[in-house]
Amino acid sequence: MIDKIFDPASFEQSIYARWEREGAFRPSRPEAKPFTIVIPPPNVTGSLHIGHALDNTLQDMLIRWHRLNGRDARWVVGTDHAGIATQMVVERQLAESQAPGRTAMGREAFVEKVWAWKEESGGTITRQLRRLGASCDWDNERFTMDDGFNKAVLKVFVELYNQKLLYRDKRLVNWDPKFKTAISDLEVETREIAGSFTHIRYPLADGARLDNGADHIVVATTRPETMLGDTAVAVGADDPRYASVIGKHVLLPITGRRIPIIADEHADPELGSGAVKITPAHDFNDWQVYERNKAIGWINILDAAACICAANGVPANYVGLTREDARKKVVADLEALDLIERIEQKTIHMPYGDRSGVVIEPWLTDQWYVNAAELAKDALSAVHDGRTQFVPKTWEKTYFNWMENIQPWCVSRQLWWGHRIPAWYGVSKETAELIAGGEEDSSKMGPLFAFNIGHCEVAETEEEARRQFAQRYECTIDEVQVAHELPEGGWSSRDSKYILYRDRDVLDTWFSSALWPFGTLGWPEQTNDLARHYPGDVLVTGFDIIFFWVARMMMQGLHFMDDVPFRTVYCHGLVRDAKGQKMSKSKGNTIDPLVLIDKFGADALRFTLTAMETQGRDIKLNESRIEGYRNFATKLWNAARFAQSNGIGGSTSPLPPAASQPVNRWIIGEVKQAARALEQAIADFRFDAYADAIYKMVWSRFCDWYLELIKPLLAEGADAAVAAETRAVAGWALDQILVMLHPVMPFITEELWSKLAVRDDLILASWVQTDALPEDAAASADIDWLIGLISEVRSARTELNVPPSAKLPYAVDGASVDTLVRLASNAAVIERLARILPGDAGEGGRLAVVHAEATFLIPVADVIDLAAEKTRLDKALAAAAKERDALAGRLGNPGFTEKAKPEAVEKAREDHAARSAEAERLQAALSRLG
RNA sequence: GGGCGUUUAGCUCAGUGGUAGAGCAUCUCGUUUACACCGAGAGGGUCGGGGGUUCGAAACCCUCAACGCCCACCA
Repeated sequence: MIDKIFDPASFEQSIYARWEREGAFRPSRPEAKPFTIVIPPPNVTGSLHIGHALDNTLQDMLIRWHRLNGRDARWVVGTDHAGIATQMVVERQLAESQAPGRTAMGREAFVEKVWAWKEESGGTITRQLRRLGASCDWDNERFTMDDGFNKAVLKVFVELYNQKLLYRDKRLVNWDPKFKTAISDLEVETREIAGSFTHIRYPLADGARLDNGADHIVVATTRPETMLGDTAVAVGADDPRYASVIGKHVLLPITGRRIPIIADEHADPELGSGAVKITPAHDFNDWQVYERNKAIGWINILDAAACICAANGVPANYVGLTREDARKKVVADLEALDLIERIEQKTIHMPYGDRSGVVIEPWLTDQWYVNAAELAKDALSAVHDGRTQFVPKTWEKTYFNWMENIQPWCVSRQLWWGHRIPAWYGVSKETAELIAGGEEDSSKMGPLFAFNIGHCEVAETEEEARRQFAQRYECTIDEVQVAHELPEGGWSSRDSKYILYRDRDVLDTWFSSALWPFGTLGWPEQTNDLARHYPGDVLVTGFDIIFFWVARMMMQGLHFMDDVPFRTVYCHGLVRDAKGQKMSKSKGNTIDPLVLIDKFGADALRFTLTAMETQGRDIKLNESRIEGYRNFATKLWNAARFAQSNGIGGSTSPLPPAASQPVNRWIIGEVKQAARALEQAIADFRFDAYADAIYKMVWSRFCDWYLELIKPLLAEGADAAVAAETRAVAGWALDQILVMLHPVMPFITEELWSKLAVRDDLILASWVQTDALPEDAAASADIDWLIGLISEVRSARTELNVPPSAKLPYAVDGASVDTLVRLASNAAVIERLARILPGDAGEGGRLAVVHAEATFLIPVADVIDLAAEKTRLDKALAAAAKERDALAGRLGNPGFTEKAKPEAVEKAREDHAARSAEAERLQAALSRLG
């Protein structure tokens, strides 16, 4: 029996456990067409936030729908190691517990610590996904740092390297001084801040003067401290103000260095003074200037923490200052020298690390880069020619725009948690000793191999790296050893000749995430899973990671699998709070999906997110909406209880029972129409339309009308054959509803399904046999008429304040034979729902209800307010007349009758006739009132 | 600076050429045996402004405005 009270918490978790135990998430369907989704892997140590809830609800809905439709549906699941985020968390924990920090404990111990944390907290988010009802293929759960993934990552790295699509380069990177690692362009966010713009006078050297007599050049900067690293001043080649000093020098204040005045296109005569200071090592533009004018050289004045380091011309009392302190000191010193022209306050743009929140420093380092522009070519054409489609399509523009301007992708990170880069640098034994002794100046490390700069061997294994090195430098493998640190007491003369050091860096997390669609399926092994489930059908994700993830999966998938990773990319919006604010921990406006699940049930949350997912819009989530859909679930629950208490159980066939009664034939047609609408919604990825259609089917059709209309048929004394037919059809229709609702509300539907009959789980049942369902236009017309009549009578009664309980007689005027038949055959229902029954309507004050061609006259002498009835009829008449006249106007317009579609003209004629007749009958009723 | 999106009932949103819709909220009535997490009914919108195309525009085009997002090295 179905419990009297609907309490989702009482069955959700046990149903989920049953599904999982029985292997329902991945039934064996070797003959069926696969349907594949790979989950966007959540951070392994993270917990479920509302964005996950949305993303995974949509995926689960698609998976469940296709599973019901017989597909070999597979939702590939796993978690991401989330390099920088996870390392950050563990470092913070160490700090909080007063434990030795990362550097103090050393790389190996620290990485062990992170693995321990992963083991400890790694199950949280997958448990939470289960609470949501996500029907993932848990038996094949993956992790972006498991052994298989590691193999895939190494292979990809080595192959790209051998194909010259991945290389090491010295150039400016976005350097995060807090985490002391390089980050990619995408991890930098530009913020507008209140800053100052300092105009500095650089004195001309050797007594030179500008044409206007000035003995200095004014340059402006938002970062005065970088002047310590200036190596030139650039001016426009054709700028008359400076033509005479090009090739001469300025004396760089504070440092005492002489730096040249050069002509370069970067200087824009229209801007500021037209002269610009050049700091190649700390500014992306200035590095370009250096590339064009190598003679100026570059000077690095910052260390990894963005503090001033010893460098040519940097006074000793600057060394060790933070960049902020150095800025103050530079300005103060320049003031003292009277070299500040002015300081302007203005809004400036500054780059910040999206994780660290500190100002990003352009810094000159050696890093690994992927030639993204090359890989982007196919990834662009695959979307252009439709092999992969974005939904909504508007995101394709975003994708194109980024891909067409893509920059080299910096993939190395100076972190410890991640896939270590498979590159080994060879040095001589002597150099190795120097390195071990702390030497950092590569120029002292021997001519052949300079640490971290010279040639390296890229290979999947250490052995292979040794072999490659030995071959290249014509020595034996034994002469090449791999070292992690200097052996106790140094190397003896009998040891190897060369030492290989593995690159200390790890790969960007997104480098491995990019392999997710094929790495999870066993690649580089050519597994059956890979053949069967690549490419996937749909990727469901937030638009905010199109660049980070989608684009990179496209590139790697096409390059290594020679096919797109998925056919469709569905991009949903952000979930915001009820006021439309972005949720964030600092604002304190986050909504915990687990709290909502506890309060309203997972189904209600899922239905809400589905219903609110309209394409191309963010979701403003309001708790009242969830409550409303919890009420919807309650409504269904009670309807099922009513069914059960009336002997209605599960159906025995996916095809509907034979039905003679119009109401039964009608509901079968309604099921068909609802199923059609749902199928269309899935085809269009219109999640809101899906929710809307099933909501209406359940509440507005099945509960509001069907159940009410069949009550008389099931009542005591009713025809037994009709009652039996009705029970069968009702049971069938309820089953179809459970099937149709299951993708969105899996728990309540499964619970009711099993309580209505003993049978296999709903999760593996079959979708509605839409095409085989009959539609009966006559039955639909009958029921539409009936519903219309009841509604009209109810409306009139309420407007005139007729007590709802009063049963009143009616007389009918102008009714056709068909109508008289309908009245007779639906007498019981009309009496019950409209609370009127045939009788003598007398001659006195009568309420007139116009419906179709008939006017129903209901005596309400005791209660009727004649003035109110007149008002009501006047209003109805005005509405009918207005429409009648509008239609007449249209029909009288030759432009319409000649140019509009014939169906539209025909419909206008029909409507005009109907409205005219209605108006006449209303007029007659008014006259009758006197 | 470039690009994209949004603007429809009090709120949240559907509606892409043919008589303005839903849910929630509001108001009225209701102990008719599934459900008050309910039932019945009602009120509420010159579809952001202006112009154009069309027989007909919330929808298509132009323009303006407001709000939001993304990208971008103006020192």
